[in-house]
Amino acid sequence: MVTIKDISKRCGYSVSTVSKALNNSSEIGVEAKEIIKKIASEMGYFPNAAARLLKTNRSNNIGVLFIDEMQSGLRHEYFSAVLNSLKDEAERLGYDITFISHNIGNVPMTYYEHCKYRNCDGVIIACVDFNDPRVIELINSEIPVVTIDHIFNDSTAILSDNLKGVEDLVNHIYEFGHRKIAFIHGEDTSVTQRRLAGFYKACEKLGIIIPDYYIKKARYHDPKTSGLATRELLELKDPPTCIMYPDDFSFIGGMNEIEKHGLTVPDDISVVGYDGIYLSQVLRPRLTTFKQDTEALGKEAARNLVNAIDDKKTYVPKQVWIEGELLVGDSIKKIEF
Amino acid sequence: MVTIKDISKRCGYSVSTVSKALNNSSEIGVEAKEIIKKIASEMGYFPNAAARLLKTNRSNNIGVLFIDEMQSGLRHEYFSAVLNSLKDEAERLGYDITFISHNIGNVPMTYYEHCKYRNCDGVIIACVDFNDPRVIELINSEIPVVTIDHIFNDSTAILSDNLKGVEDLVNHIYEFGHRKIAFIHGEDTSVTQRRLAGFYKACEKLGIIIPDYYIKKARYHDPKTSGLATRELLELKDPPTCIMYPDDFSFIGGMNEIEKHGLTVPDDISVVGYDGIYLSQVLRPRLTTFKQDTEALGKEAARNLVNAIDDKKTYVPKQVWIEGELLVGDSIKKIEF
DNA sequence: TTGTATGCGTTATCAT
DNA sequence: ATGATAACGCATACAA
Repeated sequence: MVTIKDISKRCGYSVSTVSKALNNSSEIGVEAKEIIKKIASEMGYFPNAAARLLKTNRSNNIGVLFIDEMQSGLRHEYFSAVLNSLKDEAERLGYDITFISHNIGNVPMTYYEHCKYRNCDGVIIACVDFNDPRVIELINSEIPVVTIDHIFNDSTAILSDNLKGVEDLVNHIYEFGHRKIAFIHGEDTSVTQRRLAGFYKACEKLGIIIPDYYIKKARYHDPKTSGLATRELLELKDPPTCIMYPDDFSFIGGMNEIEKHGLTVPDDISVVGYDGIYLSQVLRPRLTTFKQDTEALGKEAARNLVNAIDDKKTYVPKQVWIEGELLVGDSIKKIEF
Repeated sequence: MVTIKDISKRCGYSVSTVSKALNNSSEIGVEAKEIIKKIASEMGYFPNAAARLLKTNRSNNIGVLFIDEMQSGLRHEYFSAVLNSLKDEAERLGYDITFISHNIGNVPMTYYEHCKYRNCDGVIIACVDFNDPRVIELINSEIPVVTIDHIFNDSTAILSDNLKGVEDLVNHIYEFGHRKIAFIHGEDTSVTQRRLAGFYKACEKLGIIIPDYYIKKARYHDPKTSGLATRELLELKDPPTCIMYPDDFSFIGGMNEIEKHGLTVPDDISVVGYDGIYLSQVLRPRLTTFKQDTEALGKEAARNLVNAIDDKKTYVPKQVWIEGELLVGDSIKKIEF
């Protein structure tokens, strides 16, 4: 491994001069800088992040906490899309990312300990149980934290505008003449609460009253439970004309159930999804859905965390709402009211 | 931050004694060990990976190179599933993972340089262009490397048995009476080559001859190109009775095209996918496909790499073939021959 | 403008 | 069994 010491020997300058030159310090003469840089590059020098960290207390490393209830982990297009964008932006800003877990080898550790162990400059938390004391410990620590899709006290949060998303969907459905709208929602999280709020708010504004039996609970990213909910809805004496699903993927479960009943989308029953994942746009009929801007979510998370890291003293936590976009497909039938 | 020094002050033992005690060295007395460990835990001590690395030259960090041609990155269920398993196993073995990229901040670097910068003990390479000189540089370096789904000279490779997978599928299709089997394949990679080999080998054994126009090129994970290929196949004078797709996801494109032609699966046309992702099992009719054992792929990759790291001197590179499993769905019709 | 010396937190070598 | 000391690679305060 080539170190600055090696370069120093090779070019005659002292170690510190070499260090300064490579860090573009203004103290060093232009010509010395050039020589040193040239030799460094010739020798294939590359700094050692660990050694640098030891001095600077900066790892240029961001921890990512990414655990979901369904244990689908990275196999969840919404989250992997966010992660992907997050990673790209972090790299652009000069940071690597490290997954944070609660045990490494056979040594159990808390999330916080793992972050300290790896000297993470900051952490992004997504998709975890925010009631877990270990998560709370991490959020309350001195490590800068950004949460995604969850507001935790006054830490910075990047939030997909779920309220507006559902409102837009309901309004859109309403315009197509539907009044009997059912809503299948996921587990009881803050995201779900916002979506429900958006649903009721929109309905109220439009003056339509939704009976309780049109509201069904399922799980996110789980076609099975959404399938069951769909069945219950279809078998009602007064079934809805349109069903809203927790997410695009879950709709697959509903789709199967609808077909089992000999019905077709959208002629017999209209549907909408949520997320706007790739799948929704390749299904036929194309699914009307609300596309969450995963690109922006990941990017903003990375940017805000880096801001928080850089201006640790003056940074003020904030909430960043990311708007989504209605994707109009062919899954809603225009009906006369 | 609590350091060994702090513990030393607190308990009276010297720094080196503390260090040895915490590392369970046999040199240290049982009682001293206990006291030291107790105090360390009380003070909330946690080792600093960077400092340790500087001495030991071991980062307990594995680099992961994970870039695909379609730029879908982590939004690719097959790869994200492998990655997920890889990550879990690495953590179990005491390693964190770091994504390797080719620039960090505005500093361009090669993959190799990035690995050195982060002191990765080893690297897992998946899903990249193996002709990229920067990838070759990395593989040929002194850093232990494990590749996934690609054999590179004599480095360790974890391979999904694509040859057998396609053979199994063809045999299965044959048993259902099909002789006119079309094969849509992805980009020209070693995986594709093996699949094609498996296809031809199986056909030969079964004594069926496949005309060249039944072989179509598309792209992996890309419904559009598979859709186009499907159209061409369906519009042949002598269309196939069964179409094999590059992967389950691409089949969606074929599905749409089939529907556009007013045909249904499997009554008018039989199909099979590849991968066995979640989607394939929630579609109706359920897709007959070949499930790649992503769990095992990721796990074996991590294990073999850690072996290579631990026994750097004596480790002998090897190829590990991971078997998959035929998932029988309802997408093939039994036909009389 | 350049060089010397120190220390970050840890482990390893060598004394005691 | 325990401790003093050096060293890992780097950045920086301070001296020259």
